[in-house]
Order: sequence, then structure tokens, then C-alpha cells
Amino acid sequence: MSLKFYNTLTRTLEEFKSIEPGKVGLYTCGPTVYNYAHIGNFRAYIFEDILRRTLKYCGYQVTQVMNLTDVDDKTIRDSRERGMDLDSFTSEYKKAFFNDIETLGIEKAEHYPEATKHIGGMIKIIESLIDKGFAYIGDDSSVYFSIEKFPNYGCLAHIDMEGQRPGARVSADEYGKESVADFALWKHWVEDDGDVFWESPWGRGRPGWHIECSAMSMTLLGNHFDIHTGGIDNMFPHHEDEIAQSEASTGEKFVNYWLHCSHLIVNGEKMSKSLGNFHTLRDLIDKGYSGREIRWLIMSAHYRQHLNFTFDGLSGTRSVLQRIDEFFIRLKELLKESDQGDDKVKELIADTEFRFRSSIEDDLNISAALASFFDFMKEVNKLMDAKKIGGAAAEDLLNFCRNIDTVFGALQVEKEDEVPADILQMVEDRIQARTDRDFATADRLRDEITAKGWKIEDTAKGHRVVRIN
RNA sequence: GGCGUGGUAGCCAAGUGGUUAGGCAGGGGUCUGCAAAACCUCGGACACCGGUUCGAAUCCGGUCCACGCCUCCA
Repeated sequence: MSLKFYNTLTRTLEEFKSIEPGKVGLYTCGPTVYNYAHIGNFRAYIFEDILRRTLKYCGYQVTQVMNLTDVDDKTIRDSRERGMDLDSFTSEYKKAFFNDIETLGIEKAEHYPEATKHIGGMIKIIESLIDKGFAYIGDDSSVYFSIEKFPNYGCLAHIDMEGQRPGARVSADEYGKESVADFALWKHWVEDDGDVFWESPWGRGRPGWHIECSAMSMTLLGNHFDIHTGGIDNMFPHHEDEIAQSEASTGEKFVNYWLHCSHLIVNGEKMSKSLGNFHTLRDLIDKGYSGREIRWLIMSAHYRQHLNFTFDGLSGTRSVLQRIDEFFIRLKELLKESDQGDDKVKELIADTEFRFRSSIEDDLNISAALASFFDFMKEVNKLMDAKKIGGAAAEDLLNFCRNIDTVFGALQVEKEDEVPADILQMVEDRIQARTDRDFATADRLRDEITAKGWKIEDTAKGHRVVRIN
């Protein structure tokens, strides 16, 4: 079996081969920290998380870099509006970002470089671009990259610049450039920037947007690395510009595989503030949904497809996750039984692992991978019903689930709810009432327990208490 | 105008020439003092029109619809 990805660069499914055997350098475009991130942003981070986990599952040692853009037009504008200095403004949102990814069960990257800490590296790249004739100083004293000097420009987005008509969005204030499509490497200080500026060979100013990713990726992963990802809207111009400036500067190939995830839409419409369907993670948490439920919904669609986010869909995840929890509770209860079912179980595990792996290796086909798990769960349930699993076989099944959950990051095999003493007492009282055949009391206690957020399940082997989500 | 994606059951969502995808919701059943939960089970589908083929949801042509990007939005 082999790992395959759809490479935006070639628009084909390609077998993945890392530059250095067994190791992968992965650069994932991160947040601009001027606001709380919304679920659309998190779709990208969850996709990148699944990618990272899949690479590890396939045996690679992953070095992931995710940038934090902490200086740009929006961070400057909003920090000034709030009367805060840039650092204290952005640090609030950096903290929120890390809280949010933890809520969603996203594994931490190895590096989270901040743009403001890498200005020196950016200046070096810009200097080399000026030296090599790819960049020039415009009439407004900003430094621009001249795309006509880089014949390969458009290789990622597959755009032929000759055929482009300048849109209305090309604003009149960008008169410093020789050509409208040229992009800023260094923006000369203007009054609206306030005290946000760095000294450079071209005077006070701040970096353009694209240059930070080139500087930070090359610093941490080298001039040439394996995978670069982001949302599809970043493909052009952001990633196109990164390729141009990086390759022009080093003369080397920048990135081998470019992976882009599609947008999330809400109730069939683009998410936007004006439509009132704009959700941040904390909005949803406040509405009572869990990070696990949100993760499950968002990861369950293939990353290159539009994902239609609906509250019906989100509520549906609660049922399936509860079913999974119940499955593991049941399986763990069988650990203390005597060993049985080994051969059948080994075969089932081998078959499922094959299906799971082929699915996930096929450009991260998570839907098919999940289907293999559901089919597996159904078979194990049948075996459990038939009392054909116990001891070591149960342990093997649990270990297998722990193993595939290194990719899903959502099964929560170990989940155990600590039952409060007062609930336990009520459960005991109810059992006694039932033994006494005092069903009125038993039912009243059950209702009280339910009202306190717990659920009783009477099984052949005893009584289980689980938390109601 | 250019580049690109998609339309699969009530909803979400894989598949891409022949063999049950899967999940949620719904029906039926097992279990139960009654429930709940769980488990088993069932139905229902490939936007439309042509074509290629023994065979098309899948390939080709056309039509309709939806969506994304085309200068800083994941």
C-alpha cells in the first residue's frame, strides 16, 4: 500500500515520496490573530491535523510548522481601534487559538513561529530578491516583486497572467507598483501604521503578507521541503506568491506537494457575517456542543469537498458518539472475562486495518475509513451479543481501536465518567426498590437521576450509569 | 471573460464501468417490571437529455442548477 495525495501543483493524485526517508517537513498556513477563529478556519486546521496524524500512522516522523500571522492590515487596524499595542492585542487571540485547537483535539505542531519574530529573515530574502533583479522599490518606497521576472508565475493556480483582466478590486491606492499583479514584499510605513514598524534597508516599514511564510518555512524546514497546505482561497495569490519569491531567492524548488482544502459552507450558503451564519468555536461551545462533536462533523467529509455544516448534522454526531462510547464501555467490561474469540477477532482486526489503511492512504479518504470502523463495530457487537469475546480478545480489539484513533483523534476509548457519590447512592436505592418490586419508587429515582444528568442502563450483568451528553 | 469544483435517498456523505459504502433520522424486532440505552434488521439513490457499451450513478457530448478563485478571506 502506498500513500497518495492530490497535488494542486500537478492537479493529479501522486504517490507521496518524502525528500528524506522516513521524515516529512510540513508547513500549514495558520491563523491571522486578529479575532477568534471561526469553524471555517478550523476546517483547515482539522484537515491538517488528519494529514499530520495520517503521516505519523504511516510511519513518518513529522515536523509541522504552523505560522501565526501577528502583523498585517487587520491586526494593525483592530489593535489601533481598541487602543492597544499590537503585541497585547494579538497575544489575546494567540491564547484563544491554542485553547480552541485543544478543544478540537488537534495535535500540536512542532513549531508555531510568529511573523513579528522573523522580520530579519524576511529582510534577508527581500535583499536577495533585489540583488537578483526580481524585486524593485516602487514609487511609494515599498518593495515589490515583479512577476514578469519570474516566468513560472501561475504554476500553482494554473493562471496565465496574460489572460487576466484587472478586476474592480484592484484599488487605486496601489499606484506604487509597475504592474498591478506585482505584490508587496515590504510595505513602507504610513501614518495608519502608528508605532508598528521595523527598520530596514528601505526605511521604516513592515513585511508584506506572503514573505512571512517563505521566511519561516525556509528557516524551520529548509529551502526545499515536502508538503505545504492551506485553504483553497490561499492558493492564489498567497501560495503562488510564496513559490515565486522563495524559488527566485534560493534558485531551488520550494515545495513538492501542495494540498488545499475546500471551503465549509453553512446550510448551503457561504458563511458570512451578513448572513448571520458566522460561527466561532466558542459560539458553538456556548450553545452546548462539544469540541469532539464539532471535530467529528468537520472531519467526516473529504477535505477537497465542500462541507455543508448544519445544526441538524451537528446534533446527529451526538447519537453516533454516544453509540461509540457505549461500544467501548461494553468491550472494556469483557476484559475480565476468560479468553475467547481469538481467531475470529484477529481476522476481523486484520481485515479492518487493511480497509482503514487503504482508505486513509488514498488522499485521506476519511469517510471510507470511518465506514470501515462502523462495519467493524457492527461485527464486534454481533460477537459480543453471541458472547464470543472475552479477555485477551477484548484487549486486542481495544488496542486496535486505540491505534486507528491515532488518526481520528475522537474515539475516546478510555473515556470513563466519574460518577458522583449522591448519584451512586440513588442508583443503589433504585436497585433495592426494584428487588423489592417497588417500581413506583424505582421509577421516581430513575427520573431524579435523569434530571441530574445521568442515565441508568439495566443490563443482564448489572446496572451502568453514564453521563448524558 | 479566464481558471476550477460539485449535483448520490428526509438530511449528511463515500464510491466512479458489473459485486450491500457508511452515518443521522424513520419502520420492524430482541432485551426489559415498564422504559431508556444498546444490539439486530428493513426500506429508500445516483440533476436532466442524448451517445458509447453485453452492461453507465460511473465514460463521452449537451442542458440546467449550485458554488469557489481571478490581489492579502481557511
